Amino acid sequence: MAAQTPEILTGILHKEGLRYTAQREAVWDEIRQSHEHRDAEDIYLSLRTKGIQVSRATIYRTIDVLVKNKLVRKMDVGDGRCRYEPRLDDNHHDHMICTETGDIIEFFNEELELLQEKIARKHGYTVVRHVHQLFVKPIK
Amino acid sequence: MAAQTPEILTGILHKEGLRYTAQREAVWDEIRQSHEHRDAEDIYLSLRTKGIQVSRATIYRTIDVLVKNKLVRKMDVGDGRCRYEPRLDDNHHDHMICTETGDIIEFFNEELELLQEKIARKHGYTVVRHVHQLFVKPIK
DNA sequence: TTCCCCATGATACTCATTCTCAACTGGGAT
DNA sequence: ATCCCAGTTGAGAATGAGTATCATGGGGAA
Repeated sequence: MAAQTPEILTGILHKEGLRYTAQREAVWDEIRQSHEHRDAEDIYLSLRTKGIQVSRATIYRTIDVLVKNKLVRKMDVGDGRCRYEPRLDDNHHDHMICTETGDIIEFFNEELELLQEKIARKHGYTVVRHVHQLFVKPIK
Repeated sequence: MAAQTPEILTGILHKEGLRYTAQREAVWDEIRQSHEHRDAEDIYLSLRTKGIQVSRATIYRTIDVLVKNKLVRKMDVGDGRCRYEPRLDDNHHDHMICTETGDIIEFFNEELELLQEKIARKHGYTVVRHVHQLFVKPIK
């Protein structure tokens, strides 16, 4: 799997008619190597700490391309900063956010997915994408 | 029902130790009389068109109180502006947003609600609140 | 009616994200 | 390998929703 990842990015850039650059590679590598849900600033600082200089503008621009091509998932938690996570294996899931610790737990439920589509169809629509976040607290 | 609404606001303001003012009344009336999902600027302009002068700051401040007391529901669609809707009858529902027209359709599904709680419990949590938005497109 | 303190409005500010534009560079053509 | 130029980058300005500040204004208890 480590062997094929570079081609994933080059393939997408080619498909989009974009150039392969060190910055785009660096941003994708940075996001890919972490499974956390980080915001743009976290990614910027992490790269900078490693001695890799990529501007904030480029990080945002690159993320847009990655999100559009489903290499990265963007989530808006509602606190003013979007979080990003790699989406290589493409196992869809939603998020549970602990209101006490801020922890983000991933979950997936097939029944839930089917139910959403069923509801949309009842209104004459089909689901393109969805946002589903459960703000939860631990059971004592 | 029209007769009891004024007392709802005064009761809440009293409970919160806040004063009853013409501006707070105007903001609540403005939100209450519409069933649309409007942003703060819409509300501000609508009031102004009617010749009622309330500052943006006061609108935001008043909405905070109304949201806290469940008279108004706040929803973040992810486009940078929050939308507000009255919540008088308190019938909980989620939203379906048409990606082609921007229309917002409300829906409620008991099964969905139960399923969410079931999922949270499986992870040792209980749901405090949730955000659930279906971005949909019409079936041709 | 007085007076104190809360509420308001105008405006400055915040902060994530986007835009601008001059300088730089990937990569096809020669 | 070298040229060349359209696409790309970086630094900083701009944007825009929402918040903070603070002098002025007005509820409402006594």
